Amino acid sequence: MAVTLKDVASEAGVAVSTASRVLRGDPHPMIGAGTRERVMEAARRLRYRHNVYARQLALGRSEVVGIFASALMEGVNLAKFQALESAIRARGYRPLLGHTAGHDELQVQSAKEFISSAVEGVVVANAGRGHRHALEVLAERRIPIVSLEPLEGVEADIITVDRRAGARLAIRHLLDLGHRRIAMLHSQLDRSPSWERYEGYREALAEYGCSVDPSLLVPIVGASRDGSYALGYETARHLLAIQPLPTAAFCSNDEIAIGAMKALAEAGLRIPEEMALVGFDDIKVAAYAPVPLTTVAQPVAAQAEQAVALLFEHIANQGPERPPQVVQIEPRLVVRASCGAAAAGRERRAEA
Amino acid sequence: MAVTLKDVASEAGVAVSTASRVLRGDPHPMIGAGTRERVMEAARRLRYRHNVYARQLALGRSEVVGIFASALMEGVNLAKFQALESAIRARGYRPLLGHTAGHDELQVQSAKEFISSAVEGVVVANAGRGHRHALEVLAERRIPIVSLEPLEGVEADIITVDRRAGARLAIRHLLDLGHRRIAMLHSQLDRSPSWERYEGYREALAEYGCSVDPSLLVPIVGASRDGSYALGYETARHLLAIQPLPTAAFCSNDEIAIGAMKALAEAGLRIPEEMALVGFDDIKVAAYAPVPLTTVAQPVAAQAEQAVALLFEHIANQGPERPPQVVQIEPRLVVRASCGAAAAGRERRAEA
DNA sequence: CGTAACGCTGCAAGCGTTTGCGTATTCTAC
DNA sequence: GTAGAATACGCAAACGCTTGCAGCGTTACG
Repeated sequence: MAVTLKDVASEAGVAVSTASRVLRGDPHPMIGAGTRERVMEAARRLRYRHNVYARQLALGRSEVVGIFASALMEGVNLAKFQALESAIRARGYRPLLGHTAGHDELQVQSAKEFISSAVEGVVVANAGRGHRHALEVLAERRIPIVSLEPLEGVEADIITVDRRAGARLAIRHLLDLGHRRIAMLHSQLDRSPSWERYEGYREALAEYGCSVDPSLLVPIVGASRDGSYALGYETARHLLAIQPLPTAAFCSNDEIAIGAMKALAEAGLRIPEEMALVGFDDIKVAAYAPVPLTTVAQPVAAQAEQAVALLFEHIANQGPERPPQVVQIEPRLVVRASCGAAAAGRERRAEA
Repeated sequence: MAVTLKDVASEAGVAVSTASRVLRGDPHPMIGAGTRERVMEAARRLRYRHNVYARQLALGRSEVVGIFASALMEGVNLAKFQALESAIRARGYRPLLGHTAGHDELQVQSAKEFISSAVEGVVVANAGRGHRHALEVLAERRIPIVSLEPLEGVEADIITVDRRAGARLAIRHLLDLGHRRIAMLHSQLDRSPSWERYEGYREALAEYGCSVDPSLLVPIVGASRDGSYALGYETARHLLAIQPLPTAAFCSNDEIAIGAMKALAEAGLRIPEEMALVGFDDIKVAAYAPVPLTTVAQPVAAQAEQAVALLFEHIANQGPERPPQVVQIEPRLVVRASCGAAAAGRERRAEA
């Protein structure tokens, strides 16, 4: 059995309670400097580490917040997780990862684990399809939730990037370059992130007096675990089948775009001359794609920081119960070569 | 305060102990079917979830194993983590991630958290530079450790891919294609994984009657968080400075290779005609690189499964203390286009 | 009818911490 | 020399759960 407070106390010749107070750094009960030193020394010698379980039990607070993630492998999700992780640690709490790796049936399971671990709050890094039920389980327990993704039917603060604005940036960029037949590779439009991108797409077109041509909407079918390159590759087939061929395509994320890039290259199309491509997310590899990818960057760090800050407000104010907030963070366009705008030289950045 | 066992018990009209036994599924003390049903029903109605903290305290076992990872963002590490995660869950334990995201100073911190959480074992997904001290902290407590990476000076089971064999596969492949001036982009050779790759490189050359030309060894300098594409890009400069130019380069991982690819392309070199490239790891994006990358694939799932199996042997057999085992898993070569071998058609695979 | 055996359930201790409160000691001031 | 205040520390309850053991009611058998 590991070394306990009792061991430290008897080693130092004091009572358990005194040892606890010293080690916790509790200044109030005026412990003598000598005693303090003896306890510290004993703890050091015995290599004492407190036991989280006993601590939580006594404290009534777990100092844990859950991070809900359905697919760390995809796109920027891992970056989001990392940012959340350090924001949480920065506040002295411990993050608890609930990762379902694409297995939707694990989501409720994961929520239950959060409850068993008495998380004081949950932040959703990315939601996945079956999130609704899982998050309800948490909401029922009045566990504060904040999300980095739009969530339907769940009471939670939402801190997302403004996907509409992002899509507008991307599409305007293409329109400015003269493109008019712009395809959109999209996942289910009934899910909010896709829908928002679609709205931005429509709005930007409208600004230029164009309307959406339904034949240019290419659904991404199927779902892949660990990365969607293959999905983009497959979907590009349908893109290529459109007659007459669009001159540009807006992809729902970078992995799709890079997957599509391969299919287009195999079909002999030159990028950007014969087909321009825009992605979404700005994942690390985007700059190293076959043709460096122009894409909409998510300000992941800012997003995570704001989300965690909001969550801790909730955790602190047990009382007031203010209505859920929605914050939209402005994304920016990162211009690389895949649209033909900045064919040479360093990347250019267009602010939102 | 959340609903406790006591609540369930009084709701069902039984004692706490009875409720506990029913909920735990303890068959021994022959609880009547009626009682059992009443307790279950009460628990369901109250949405009871046990409290892990109280449970661990009473049980004396945490049913948690730690996963030590220094850089999830890099290469196959995330895939390893995922594989470990599900192998651990499959055994009814909970994984606890200790992630240091490249901040070496967090590693000891992370080890201490493992101890506070009373992990019953630790598996090292990837080690990072300062691992030694951190792992000693665990070893001191006799916490069983298994590692997916070679570890120096720490008592642990090691389940790695055979990097020497992998390097031999890669270099032989290049030699077979006629290359003789083969550069190697390597990180510090004093670290075991790099060294093993170097050994394989040397051995394969020797098999063909060649010896290592030191001018072809290109060190990768600097360390980047989140992905090493940029590192590969920078390092390729030094590769290009070698006179006469090598005809092929063996990169220590896929991200380096893909980063280098960009630099080579910018320098106007054609791949594979003017410079062949081989990577290591077979990350998802390797197939979608500018030139699909020939690389040595790590059998991540098998590795994780074996590691976890071994760890649980340790956890079960508290007694015998058998000497640390070392298992080397054979990697395989995935041939794509970057060496010119399979310029067209589907990927070919060469078994080890 | 007595008693043993068995089936079912509750009592209570204990896991490692925290913390309110009580107590013993010392000091100050008169 | 003593009241009173500080000062320094220990006692013990509580957190939610598990589990060995005791207790009770019932049945079966001698």
